[in-house]
Formats: sequence, structure tokens, C-alpha cells
Amino acid sequence: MQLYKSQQIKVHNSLTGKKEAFKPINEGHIGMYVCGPTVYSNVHLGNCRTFMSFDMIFRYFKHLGFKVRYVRNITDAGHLENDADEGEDKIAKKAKLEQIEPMEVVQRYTVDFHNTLQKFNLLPPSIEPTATGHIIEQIEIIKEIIANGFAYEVNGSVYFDVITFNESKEYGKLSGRKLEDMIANTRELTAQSEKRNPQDFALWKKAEPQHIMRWPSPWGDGFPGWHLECTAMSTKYLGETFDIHGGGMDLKFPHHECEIAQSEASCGKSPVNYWLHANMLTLNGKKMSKSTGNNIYPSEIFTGENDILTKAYSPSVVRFFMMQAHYTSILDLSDTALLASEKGYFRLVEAMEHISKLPVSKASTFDVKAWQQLCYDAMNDDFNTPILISHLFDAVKNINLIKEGKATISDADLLVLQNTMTSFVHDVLGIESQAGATEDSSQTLNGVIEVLIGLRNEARANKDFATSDKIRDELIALGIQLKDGKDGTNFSLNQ
RNA sequence: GGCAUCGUGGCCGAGUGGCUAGGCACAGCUCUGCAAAAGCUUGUACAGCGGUUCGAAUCCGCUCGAUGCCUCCA
Repeated sequence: MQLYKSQQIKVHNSLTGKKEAFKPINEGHIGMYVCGPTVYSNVHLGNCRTFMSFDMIFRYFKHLGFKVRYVRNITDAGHLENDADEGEDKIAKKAKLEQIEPMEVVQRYTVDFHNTLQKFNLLPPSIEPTATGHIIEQIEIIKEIIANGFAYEVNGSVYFDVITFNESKEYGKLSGRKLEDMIANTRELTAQSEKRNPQDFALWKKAEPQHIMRWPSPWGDGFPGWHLECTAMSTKYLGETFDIHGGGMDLKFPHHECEIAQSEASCGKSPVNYWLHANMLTLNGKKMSKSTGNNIYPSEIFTGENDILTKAYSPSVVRFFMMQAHYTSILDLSDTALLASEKGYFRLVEAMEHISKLPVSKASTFDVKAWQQLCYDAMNDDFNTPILISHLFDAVKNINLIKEGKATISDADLLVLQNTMTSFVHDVLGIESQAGATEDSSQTLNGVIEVLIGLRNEARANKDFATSDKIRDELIALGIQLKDGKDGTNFSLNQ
């Protein structure tokens, strides 16, 4: 039997603002779409957190035995930097700056994006479609929207008619906005616009002669509007209505709102059953921003080359840190927070290594089955990874107790414990035991340390504590910690 | 200015009408040649002010503060 049949998941649906029981359209199958990055610069850390959150969700679904089609797009069409008609295309701008082809910009930052996510141990999505690869699909949707009377053409551009749409449908239902309020609050328009109303948004933009990224269309040469690609690609690969759509909080309005409008205007159906939004990441309590310098790139964290943190942190530690917060909460990244997580991470990873060496007894002093269900309960409750981790630390404590002979575990329970820990730590949370794990270091180094441990134990036996302490202290200075236990001396590498 | 989310012990971060997650730090104890590691014990916190209630950190109102969106943004 598949695990999902015995676990009931609840998710926080942004559309209703409530936690709801999750029921996929087709039993055992899940269609999930997540808005991907615009590849015109290096991925920033906040992006990584969002994608990591959905990676964890993807992993949990897979763990439960669901067949998941996870689509995450790459936005490689430039779009415009602002709403004004003379706005500049982000990718074209970067290309001009670096004197290269726009597609070289796209290629470079797509590679950076993939590399970074791989370091964070994100699984690749099932499909990673690009906007430029789906121009035809986008044009088709525009035709439908026009045919249905929800869009109009002006001078080679096509705009979505929000006011007309709102007469029969509801614009703003996702973000809790009322069109009347929006109209009342609209700031005076900059320049004269082609749009009938400021709330309207572009489905297709006419390309000015200097605009490099352009495609032919029934309305002339141009490029697709900001929100259309997601509608086109999600519809193509997941259908007119699918299970989950995710993305960062900041996309809720207008991006996701427009997606809903586009779908309802073209095929008449609401596109998504469950909208999931991941919350922001701040740095030292403030919004990350390149202009104020309150910003850090993933690579700068890994190398330690930055002015914000006191040391380097491995991708696994950063991932663990992020998993210690719920995906819907704002999370603040700081050196002290990272430091605390790193210690906890090492404790968890070390306990994992001890599991296979644990002594077994006839009976267990720890209810492994009940504990296991608590782990599932945590994840079933809107993917509550912080609670899951608190249970994992419960297991850590028990593992250490058993190791020291202060608690016992049966053969069967040990197997359950081992499988459950591996499933949740590695498969679901995606946390790897890199950096700090002895098994990752070279055999040679292990051998050398074992020799030193032997020498130290000889010195201790001879009460030559000056020598034994010297070995211990000099090793710790190198990041090698010796741990004296009942069953001899172990060590760990804490980078 | 409008909309939204939030304000929890030294720090990070769950929870959410009564039964006090967890991590890190701190203190005491056990262990140890001394430490470290590990284990045990202790911390009674929920921005402020009102209100609802037998009972609120959890519900309501106001105030203050933070963050996000309102223009591309995860």
C-alpha cells in the first residue's frame, strides 16, 4: 500500500486563507507548478529558500508514494522592467551591459541557478520549461482571451481588460483586493498609456525596433506579457486545472492574480486548487537588497567571503537552518542563527552515523512506532518541518542514550528508527551528511587520526597528560574533535 | 496612503482558548586524569492597553513596531 493512503495532508491554501485537507484531482497523482527565476543575474538567497521549500514539499509527496509532475519554469524572455511603455527589458539590458547576446545572459545565469540549487541539494523538477520555448502557446491563449472579450488590441500590443473581467468574474480574490479599492488608490499614471485602465496588464507587447527579443504574432512583432508564460506552460503540462501552484509571497499580487484571470478568461476555469506561498527571507532583520548592500549570495556563504557572516557555512547547514522555520513564516538569516543551526546540524548528523552501530536488546525503552507517526503528523500539518525536526532531535537523544547503554532498542525497532531517520533527514528534508561526517573524509586522514588517538591513549595510560592534551588540543585547532566514550575514542571533523 | 502578514523566554524558531515544541547559549549535576562529547535538571516567555470568557500568549478592538505587496522581484 502506498503511504499516502494512510496519511492525510493539510495545506494552507492562500486562496481561502485556511488550512484545508489536500485532495489531488487524480488519486495518487499530483500536478505542481512553481514560478521559477528570471535568469538575468545570479540567483539570490531568497529565491533559493522558496525553491527549497517546494523541493521539500515535492520530496515529501514522493516519499508518500505520489506520482508528482513538478513543473518549474525558467523565465528567459526579458519582459520589461516597469509598467511604462518605454521600459527596458531586463535581459536585454544585461546583455547590452556585458556586450553579449541576450541568450548568453540567459545561459550563464541558468547555469548558475542550476549549480546553486544543486549545492543546496534540490531535486530537479520533472519539467523545466522556458518562456521563449512556449511563444506559440502564449499566442494561442491571447487569441482565446480576445475571442472571449477579455482583452483588446492597441497599436500592436494586447492588454487584458481587468474591468470587463471583473464584471463576470472576480479579480483580486487571491490577494484579498477589491478592484474598486484599487481603482480608488491608483497613483496618477506616468506618461500616456495605451491601456484603457491602469489595472489592465499586458498580454503581448509590441517590440520597438531596438528590442532584440521579438517574435512574430497576429498583432505584429513583439513579446509576451509578464504573466502569460506561467499560464501557458502550466496549462500545457498540467492541464486547465491542476493541484498546486506555488511561488514566493511577493508573487501573489499581481502575478498570481493575473494568472488566475488569464486562465478564467481563456478556458473559463479556475486554474489551481491549492495556492501555496512561501514567505520571505530577511537578512539581519531587513529586506535583502542589492542597492543597500544588505545582500548575500549563496556562494559567498559557502566560501565565507563576505562582510556579514563570521565564517563559512556549508549548503547543508544553510538548508537545515531554513528547514528549522516553517515555509510560510518570514525567516531572518543572521550569523548567530546560522551558528546555532550549525551546531544542531552536527549533532543530528552524528547521531545518524551512530544508528547502524547501536546495540540491540529484546525490548525498546522508546516507542519508535509512536514517534514515527509524530514525524508524519508534523509533515502532514502543512509541511511543518520545524516540528518534524524537534521530533528528530527526540530520536537523537534516544540514539545517544542507547549508545551509552542508558536505554535499549529492539532489533525490529532499530530498523524502523533507521529507515525513518533516513527517510526524513535525507529524502524529505534533503539534508546530507557532508562536511563533518567522518565517512566523507579520506581513508588516509582517518588512518592518521587513528594513529594519533592510539598515541594519545598510550600517553594517557602512562599518565603523560601533557602529551595527551597536546594531541587533543592541536587536533581541535584543526577542526578535529576527539570524543572519549565508553567504547573508546571517536572523532568528528567540524570543518 | 491602501492591502496583507506578523510581533513568543538571552538568541533562533514552533504552537495557538486550559495539558508549558525543538535548536543554540547560560547554570548545576553525572561521566572524565582534566576537558570535550553525551545524558540529566533548572529557565514559567508570548509588544502595550482595553474587552469577551470560568480561563487567553492563543478570540475581538485600539496603539506601537516590523516585514512584504501596491512598479520587475522568490
